[in-house]
Amino acid sequence: MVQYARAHLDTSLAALADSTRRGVLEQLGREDASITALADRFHMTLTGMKKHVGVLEQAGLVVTEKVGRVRTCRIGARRLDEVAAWIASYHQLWDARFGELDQVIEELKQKEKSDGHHQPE
Amino acid sequence: MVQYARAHLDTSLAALADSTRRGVLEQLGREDASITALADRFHMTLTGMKKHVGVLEQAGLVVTEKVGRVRTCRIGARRLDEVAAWIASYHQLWDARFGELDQVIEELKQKEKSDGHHQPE
DNA sequence: CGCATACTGAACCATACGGTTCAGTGTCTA
DNA sequence: TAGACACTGAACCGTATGGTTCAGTATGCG
Repeated sequence: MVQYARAHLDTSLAALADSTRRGVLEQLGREDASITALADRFHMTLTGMKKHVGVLEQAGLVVTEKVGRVRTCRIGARRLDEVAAWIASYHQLWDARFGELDQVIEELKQKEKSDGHHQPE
Repeated sequence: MVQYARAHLDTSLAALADSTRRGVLEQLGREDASITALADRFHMTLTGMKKHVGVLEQAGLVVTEKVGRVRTCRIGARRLDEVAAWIASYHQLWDARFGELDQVIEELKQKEKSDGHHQPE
């Protein structure tokens, strides 16, 4: 198998690939909230929001605790370090391949300028 | 609408939330490749790989060019700056809420140590 | 007790996803 | 020109996703 079996990344990224869920994270960043509160805020049924919270919890991005009849959600223990690390490594790779190209383009621009040609867009 | 309609983020993250696709990106980071080459490398049909490449291309993470009968794929113009920025802002938010908690935990550890209790884990 | 609140779970629905097969189309190359 | 090669597109398949409704269960409160 070539594909690096990083299930973590899969679940984290999948959890983030939904604007409602990202919204929930931002919201919980401001203050803890019950499922009901979140459902209200995002104009959704309780059940629907519960699923989203479930996905986020599965990904470790949210933790919940039920006391009495209300389940309180808060930002979870899992930081996005892994994701950030992947992005960073990708960035590095990108630069490695295109840093050179950027340089070439920069040189071309300079040349065009000094040749008196107008710069294309 | 409360949910921040950042379609970019949605498509970028969704494109990344698949290990095959991340593998393709890493591969293309090393060298450009044809669809066939990628399909071989990831043990998949041409058609299957073409779909993945399509998703990556849609997200701007890959660009392709067909010359003759072979379509060559290369790392695309879109850097993951947006994604990185979101992650960073989330990180910041996380720290804001939990930096304090970290401090409390650290203090507790210190206290336990000085109390002569053995440190849990 | 009796009612409202807050969640839970099952079932359902439409659509998307990851993958396949199969039947093309277009391009090399001998 | 014939055949191999590289891709393309449509159709299909099983499963997942994002959402709903509806029918519970458990808790709080007057």
